[in-house]
Amino acid sequence: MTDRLAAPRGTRDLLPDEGPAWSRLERIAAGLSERYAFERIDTPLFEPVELFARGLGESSDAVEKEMFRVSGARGSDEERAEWALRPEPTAGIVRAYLEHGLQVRPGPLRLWMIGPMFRYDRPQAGRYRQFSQWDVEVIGDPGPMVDAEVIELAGRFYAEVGLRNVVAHLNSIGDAACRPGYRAALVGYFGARLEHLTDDSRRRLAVNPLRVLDDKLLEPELAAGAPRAVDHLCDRCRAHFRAVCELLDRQGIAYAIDHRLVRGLDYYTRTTFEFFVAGREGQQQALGGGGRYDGLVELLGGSPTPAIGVGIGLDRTLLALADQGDTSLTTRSALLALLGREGTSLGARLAAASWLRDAGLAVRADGSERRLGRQIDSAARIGARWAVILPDDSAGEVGERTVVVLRDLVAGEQQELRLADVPAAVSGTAQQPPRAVPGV
RNA sequence: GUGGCCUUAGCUCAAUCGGCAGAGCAUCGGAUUGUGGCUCCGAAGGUUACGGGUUCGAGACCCGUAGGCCACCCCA
Repeated sequence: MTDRLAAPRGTRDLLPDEGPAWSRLERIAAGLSERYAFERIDTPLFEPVELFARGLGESSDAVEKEMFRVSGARGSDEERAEWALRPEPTAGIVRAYLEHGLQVRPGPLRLWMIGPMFRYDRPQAGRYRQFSQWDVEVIGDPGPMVDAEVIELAGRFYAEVGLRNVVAHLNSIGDAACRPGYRAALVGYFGARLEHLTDDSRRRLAVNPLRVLDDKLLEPELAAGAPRAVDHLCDRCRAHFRAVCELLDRQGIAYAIDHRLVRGLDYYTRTTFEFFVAGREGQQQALGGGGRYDGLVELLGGSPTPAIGVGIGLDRTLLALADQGDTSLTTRSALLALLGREGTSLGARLAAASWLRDAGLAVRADGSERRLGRQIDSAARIGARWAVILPDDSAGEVGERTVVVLRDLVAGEQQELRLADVPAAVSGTAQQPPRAVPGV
């Protein structure tokens, strides 16, 4: 319990009991990424501060107060280097896109990534300084279909992991042509009602008026009367937004237009969206979100290139699943314990285990000299579904034809058969449910 | 950055008025010349978060720090 050797504040250890759920989540994300024809990319966990400052915007919370800075070795030229752990994936991906000339690849580039993000926040339920995100980005596709496609992809992920009550919020915040007019309308509206705004919002009104709508302390009637982004869209943005909505309708994907959804990062244009889970008691209900960022590539030094992306918070997905009592994510493949008698050499045990593993089984071999009863006891308690009991060495060299005892640790029945017949005998069986351990 | 609650064994918690730091669960071993999770016996496990103060004596009272949980802002 000493605090000297504890995980840093806001970080967590993923303990063995949580491993299967995380693996399953990552497998689903990777599988969907491939089915939607995304290609994997991985970028560094830290980048120059300037990349995030320019990309996300100086006035974004992520840059203004949540940047997790890192430096080089003491005494090195880089000691004071301006690096930061990535708070989000998009800026780094766009940087890599430009650095490696990926724009010459044919067609819109479809990329996916999974990994940790870092924000220097005060931790609380569902919010950590290091959290994990699955992210997809499409660079170079201006059309509305891809907007609908990534929203569908995120929705399909939640469905596939078994999460219910997920709702999508949708908005369009315009582009370089119509945003200035909308900003002016907001400045006019809120500027005439300054006495109703928080200090924070007054500051935002000067720097980034859209984010006044983000203010959770904004009086509801004031928010309801505020100019709506969709009423200020230029013709092209309005047509794009309408097309996205129609495509979602046609796919039967439910969403709610949310006029206050402007997102916390400055690079978004046109389509923005977030996913929430209903019924969660705590306040951290945002499961994921994203939007179109048609100006970011140019902002970071490339030629004008439309793009869109979505980030899915895996920690919060798991929390939401736990909230709804879901345990299906924790199932494991059936474990087989390989046991020996007193006269069974370690060599025979290892050889048999190796043979069974080659056959695709998950095998835990017992190398102890304990009594057989104790080995069975132990195998059952670590959750093994099956036990294979080897004969002692007087039966000769262990091989496929060696006759072993296969014991079903759930049913308590056993049979004798050749080692070669074990894989077929246990195929298709489920792992036994883990024994409830109080307090773990 | 702000606020509330909290911190005793791996986990959940006791410890009367300030008087020998304990239990249950979990772990390991034994009872068991060889087939079970039960039972019984035993072992191991502690800087009572850390630092200071009051006191003959502090897990308990006081001060400070750190950490945890939750909430605000914002977000995943």
